[in-house]
Formats: sequence, C-alpha cells, structure tokens
Amino acid sequence: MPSITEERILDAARRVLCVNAGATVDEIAAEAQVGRATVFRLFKSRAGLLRTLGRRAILVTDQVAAEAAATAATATEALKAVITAVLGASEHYRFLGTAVELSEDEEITRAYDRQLSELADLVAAARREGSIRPDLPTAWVVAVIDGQLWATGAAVAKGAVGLLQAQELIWGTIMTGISAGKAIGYTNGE
Amino acid sequence: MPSITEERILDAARRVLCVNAGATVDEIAAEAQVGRATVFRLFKSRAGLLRTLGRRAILVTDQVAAEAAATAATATEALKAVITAVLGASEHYRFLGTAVELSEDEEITRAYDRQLSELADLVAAARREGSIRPDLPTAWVVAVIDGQLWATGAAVAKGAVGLLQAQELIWGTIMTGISAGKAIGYTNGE
DNA sequence: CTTATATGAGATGATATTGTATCATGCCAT
DNA sequence: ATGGCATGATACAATATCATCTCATATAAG
Repeated sequence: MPSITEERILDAARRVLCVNAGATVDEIAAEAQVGRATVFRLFKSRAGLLRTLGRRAILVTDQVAAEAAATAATATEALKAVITAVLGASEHYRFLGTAVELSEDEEITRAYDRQLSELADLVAAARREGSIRPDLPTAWVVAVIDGQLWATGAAVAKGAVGLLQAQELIWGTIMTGISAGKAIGYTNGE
Repeated sequence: MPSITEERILDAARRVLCVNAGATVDEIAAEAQVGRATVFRLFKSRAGLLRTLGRRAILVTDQVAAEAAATAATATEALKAVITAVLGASEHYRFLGTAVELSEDEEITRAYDRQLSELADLVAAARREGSIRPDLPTAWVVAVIDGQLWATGAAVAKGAVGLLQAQELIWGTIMTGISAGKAIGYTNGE
C-alpha cells in the first residue's frame, strides 16, 4: 500500500523528470519537499524509483485505454476513444520520453512495444471497417498516432493549448489533417 | 576548419547520443574509434562538444529549410518543401530530442524557438492562401507539424519506414490525415 | 635521418552522485 | 506522559565521470 509520502515523491519525480531527465535524487526530494534519505528508504535506489514510476505509467495508460475501448461499439470509435483518453493521461507517461535509464529497461520497453502492437491491432481493425486509408502502411499510421500523442502532450504541458481543446482537436487532426480542402482524396496534395 | 578527426567525433556523438542521451566521453570516443584524450583536445570539454553539435544541428536545419523554401512559389508549397527537407535532415538534429544538457542551453533553445516561430509564420502565410483550416489555432498546427517531424524521424531511424517513403507520406498525412473519407469537412468525425 | 605534430594509453586529481548509517526531532497512539 | 515510528539532516564511503597531464608512438614533411 503506497503511503502519502510515496505518492508525493512519485508525483514530484514525474514533474521534475519531464523538465530534467537527469535529475538527481536531491532534486526530486526537494521537489517533493522530502528529505533525500526518505527517498532511499521508500525506494531502494534511484533506479528503483524510476522503475516504479515507469510501471505506474504503463499501468495507468493501459487502464485508461482499456476503459476507453470498452465504451466503443466499433474499432474506429474505440480508436478515437483510446487516443483521446491516452492524451488525457500524458502527464503520467510523458517523462518516459526523455528518461534515459528506462529506455534500457527490458520491462518498460517491452510494455511500450506491446502497447504499440495493440494500437496497431486497433488500427488494423479500423482499417477493416473502412475508416483508414488502405494505401497507408499500418506502421506509418501507428507512427503518426504515436507522434501526435507525444507532440500534443508536450504542447499541452507547455501551455500552448489546453488539454480539453487538444482532446477535441487531436482526432480530427489525425483523421482529416490540417488542410482546408474538403475532397482531396488520396493524392499527396501536389 | 574542422579536421577529419573532428568530423568523425561529431558524427559518432550524434549516433551515440540518439541511443543513449547520457553517453560518456568514453563511449563517444569509442564509437569514433578515437582516444578519449583526443576528444578533450579538439573540444574543450564534453559540454563544448555538445554545444558544437547543437549548433551544427541548427545550422544544417536552417540551411536545408532555407534552400527548400527558396524553390517554392507559394507559402503552401514552401511549407511542403520545408517539411520534406527537414525530415530528410532529421539524423542531424534527432539527438536533440533527448540531449538533456542542451535543453538548458540558452543558445540552442532560443534557436529552436526561432525555428518554430518561423514555421508559425509559414503556416500563417499558407493559411492566408486558403490551404489551412481556418478554425485551427496556429499553435496547434505548428505542434502537429513539429510532432509529425519528430515522430516520423524516429520511425525512420527505427527502420519502421524508409526515409523516401516517409518523405512521400508526411505531407499528405499532415494535410489530409489518415482517414479514408473524402469529404469529412470540419467536424471532429463523431 | 630528423623534426614536428597528432594521437592513444594511461595516471592523476577534482567533483558529483549514489547509497548507507547515524542521530535528533516531532508526531501519534495508547 | 511515554514508547514507537517516520522523518530530516548530516556524515560518510564508494563509485563514476570529467578534465588535465605525461609519455611513448606513429606518421608526414623537410
């Protein structure tokens, strides 16, 4: 059972690591308004803290995505719901983008690959429903969605757009782009 | 005038830092097949090497973007050309995404902000030409383009798609999305 | 052949961070 | 009040990395 202090440290670590991926235990403890010794007492080591944080990120994202998918009747709706929901949870995983140590952690990378694989399945299902351009490689579509999630998550964190606005815009942007043209079809726009 | 050795070190640093943002001078020197002392001789310090690398990235990106823009007759064409060209140069700046130390470097962050600002100007000009959805905030459009560049650059580096294919797909994806629908208009797809 | 220069290997000192241990303090329950 | 417990501050050792220095070697120019 995670204590209040534990939660405060985890939250602080998330915040600090987003800004400074190489943050020391000192800085994390300071952000959490907690002594450095407490961090080492509750988490075995810095790596342990990072690992806990990484597992949390994966759990939260999985859960949010699963809940979102459960509400949808079609794969396309599920895709939209998942994208919107995951964007809402970006604060929980955003630090992973720059967390060097975790990019070498087997468990984390495997979980991330699994999530991308599940996303690919969802994309494939939506494609079968006829809502995804058939000429685009699935890997490309997945990269686009993943990239859009990271980018708009960062934009929200920076304050460039609000989270609610981003959640309203992201699906439309991914699906129909930013073009003002209404019937562009499959050309590359040239 | 940068020596051959200098170039080898810079190239090696780019490669290593993409994989491991916290790479030590030892690792960089090893990748460059060069003694560690040589790195310190040619660049004053690790920070100096990083700064040189960062400046290089900005210079190359600026130059590539300027050349691309020069070939275009309209802002929309310029936007397309710039996006395609910058994607092609992603290997030169990709390490910046995880380079912790440089995210605190005034010169680098200012330059990056300037580039985003220039991109915003280009987007605004394209919008005046009627090619960008008028209801989308410019900040959002810029975030989308920036995110797409980072994401597809990463996908190319990972080998998920080829560079040429990515360069063919990115403009179409940004402009008209991944939807199979031909006349979706401005709704959010619900 | 000799000299100058660049290099690689390694020693060395300085510094920062991790992780452990100790001790005093404040708080809570009994 | 008092005993137990979590905490914060601090000291400490261990380690890693940076940065400098020295020296031997190789390579090219004269």
